[in-house]
Amino acid sequence: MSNQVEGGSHRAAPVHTHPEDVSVLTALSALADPVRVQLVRELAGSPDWTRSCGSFDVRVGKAAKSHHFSVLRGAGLVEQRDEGPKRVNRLRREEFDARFPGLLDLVLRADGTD
Amino acid sequence: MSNQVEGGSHRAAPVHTHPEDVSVLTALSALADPVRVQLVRELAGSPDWTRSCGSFDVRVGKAAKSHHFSVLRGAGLVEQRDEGPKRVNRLRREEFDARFPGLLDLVLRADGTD
DNA sequence: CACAGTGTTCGATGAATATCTTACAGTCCC
DNA sequence: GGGACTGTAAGATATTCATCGAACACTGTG
Repeated sequence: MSNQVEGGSHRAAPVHTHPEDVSVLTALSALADPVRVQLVRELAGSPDWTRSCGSFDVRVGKAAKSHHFSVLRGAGLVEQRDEGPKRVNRLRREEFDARFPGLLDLVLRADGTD
Repeated sequence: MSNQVEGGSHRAAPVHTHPEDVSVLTALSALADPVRVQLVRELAGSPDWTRSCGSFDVRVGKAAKSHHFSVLRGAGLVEQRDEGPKRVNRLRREEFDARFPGLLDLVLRADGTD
């Protein structure tokens, strides 16, 4: 039982950075990695809060995956929330697009090259 | 004298890549560097073919500068032409913007953060 | 031709960072 | 509480890459 009580979570909440506080350089660096681009693309194709970190099909270990999500959070690209034992994700489309117009679209538009 | 004859150049012409043939990842990686961003911005503020490589005020040696220009060429961001002993530059605004709409504007918009 | 100016190439070095393995900390269910 | 599952943290390794110094190539000029 115990349907998530208010004071019951002994778990460190993920640290987020709002896109507003992200530099262009940080944003570009975050998106200049094949694994992270794949994560963002896959995430963009799923409804919010439906994908746990482990549900992404990338060929790196879970430690590396965790690191990449940390980078994405720090770039204001992803928001995370703890849901039971899993950590579910959401792509911050609106907010990120407001800060960097067109950038996300550019990455999501999976054109041929690369 | 000898006003640049056609067959007179014994110099290796710079290798260019058209923005069409550039992957998103390459483009983002090229722009995810403070020195290169500075070069691009400075170049954007000058008329085409007016700036030689050495005329840019970045605090790295000329070897590093040469390397950065090579990366910018490879990303389809810069076009170069030999003019006497100097190599003059041009920002490929139109072409690059056609391939990656909005990306260049994003970088040139020198907003506060960073 | 010698020389100064400009830019590239090469080798080495150092800093970031992507990755793995292992260990640990929560959460849920039996 | 024990155990399966999910994710993070720490330490080690490897690779990428930005940078420098020195050597080299080409240009134009005295």
